[in-house]
Amino acid sequence: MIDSCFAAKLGVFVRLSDAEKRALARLEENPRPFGRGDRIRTQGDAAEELYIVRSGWLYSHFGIEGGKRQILRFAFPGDLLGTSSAAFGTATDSITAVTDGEICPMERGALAELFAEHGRLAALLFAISQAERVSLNDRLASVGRTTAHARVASLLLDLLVRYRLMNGKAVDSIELPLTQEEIGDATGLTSVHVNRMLRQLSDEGLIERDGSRVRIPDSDRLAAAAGYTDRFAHIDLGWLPPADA
Amino acid sequence: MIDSCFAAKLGVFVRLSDAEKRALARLEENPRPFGRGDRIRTQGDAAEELYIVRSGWLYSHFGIEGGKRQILRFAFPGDLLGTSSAAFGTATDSITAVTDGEICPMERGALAELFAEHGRLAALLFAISQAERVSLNDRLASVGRTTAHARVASLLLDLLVRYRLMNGKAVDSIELPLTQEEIGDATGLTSVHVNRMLRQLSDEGLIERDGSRVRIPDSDRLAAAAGYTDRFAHIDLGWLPPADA
DNA sequence: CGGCTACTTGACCGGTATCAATGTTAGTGG
DNA sequence: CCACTAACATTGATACCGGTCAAGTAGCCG
Repeated sequence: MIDSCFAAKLGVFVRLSDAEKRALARLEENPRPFGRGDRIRTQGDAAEELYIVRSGWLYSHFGIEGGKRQILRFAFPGDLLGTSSAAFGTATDSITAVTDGEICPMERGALAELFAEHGRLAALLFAISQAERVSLNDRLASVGRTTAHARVASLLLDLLVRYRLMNGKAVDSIELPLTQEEIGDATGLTSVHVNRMLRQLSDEGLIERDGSRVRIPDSDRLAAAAGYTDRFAHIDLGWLPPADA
Repeated sequence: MIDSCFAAKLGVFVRLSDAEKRALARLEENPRPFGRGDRIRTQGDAAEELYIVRSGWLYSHFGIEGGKRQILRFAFPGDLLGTSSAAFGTATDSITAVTDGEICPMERGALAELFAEHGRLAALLFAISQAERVSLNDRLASVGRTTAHARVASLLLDLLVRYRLMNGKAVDSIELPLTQEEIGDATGLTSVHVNRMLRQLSDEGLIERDGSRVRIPDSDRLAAAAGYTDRFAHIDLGWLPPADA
């Protein structure tokens, strides 16, 4: 049996039963490779499937009139992607690959089975989606009410924190295969101004850049500058129902 | 049996079984009145409960350093509120009442029971939370990448659309018991600039104001000006598992 | 009537977008 | 190894949107 990336991620939060692991593994039976820059799906397409990221790095985004676009969320291995398909038959967002990697498409029906048979996993998925909503709330506040300086700092920290979740707390640097324009699309800034902010953060010693690698020597100091809160550090799932046999 | 507001809202999307209706009604056994301006809970409080709105109008918000704050979401009757408690034991956001009304607090354990016993409702709640996430995505793009003019227009339309969802398609005006400062906190603008934008929308004939009542004579034209998409019009839940006995 | 709160309007300023030019790097083919 | 190209990053000059400050107005309620 291929071991499941999704199970690995969920396993960070709860101890999974064998039945649950089997059910999750079934969702990853059809891995599909993708390459840097590939478009997995496009906003407006009929889209009746969700994806589990097995390896690589992607983002979801959508365009708005005037050629501008907003990057909504970056997705790492173990993340569930394209969840808007749970409510819509048409893709509300596009998905693009930042690096090479592999995803597993899953029909919505498979999700239905999971919800019907595994109450605890259903509750867990609901809880995780709430945590992600809180994180999205933070970004809304960041984009709406803080300076460009804090927004860029916030994005870098968020990426580092989420990267650490799956790769160990000790990591203090991260490979950023993003163009400054993409960072701008995520923060609501122009690439030009992103460049100035990166330069400023670097001058202040809050980050160190080496090519596309960014090191954050003191994440607490950067968090203070960004007004950033690490939500994933305080997750509390004590209320979940018991696992089924 | 008191009829359930929550069931009424969910009933818009699916035909509920009797067992499902009973389960939902149990969540609303402890109604509690609130008055305009009341603080239901405050960011940082221990918060192990969620709320169903029975009547009235509230919003969730949180403060950020510098005395500013961001309004995240307005809640109407039938809405589930405080869902961040599904992932955190501490409130990530505050909840404040805009009008008088009634809410029903529910322990997280009650949610666990619901997820364990009613797979279809679990899937439905998941789907609705995804629809709300998409709506939040739209706001992120609106705040990040559009002008003040479009942001205010967008907020007004969103309120109208959601009000229509429960009160009939024909409605073309809405009572807005919000201060301009609150509108600013929702859109990421100052009250002063909100005032300018309302004035401009009014001059352009896109809205008509009469005291705190706002009429939208041509919602399509306003939607075009705002770059607004009505997500709730396209919900597709064909994949849900069957209702249990 | 006085005092509060919210709304309204104007003048000014600063942060960010926009436009434009140049530098840098990776890739390609000779 | 070099010439050439195409992205992308960097930096500067200027314009404009929206914030800030300030003053005045309109309701509302004691």
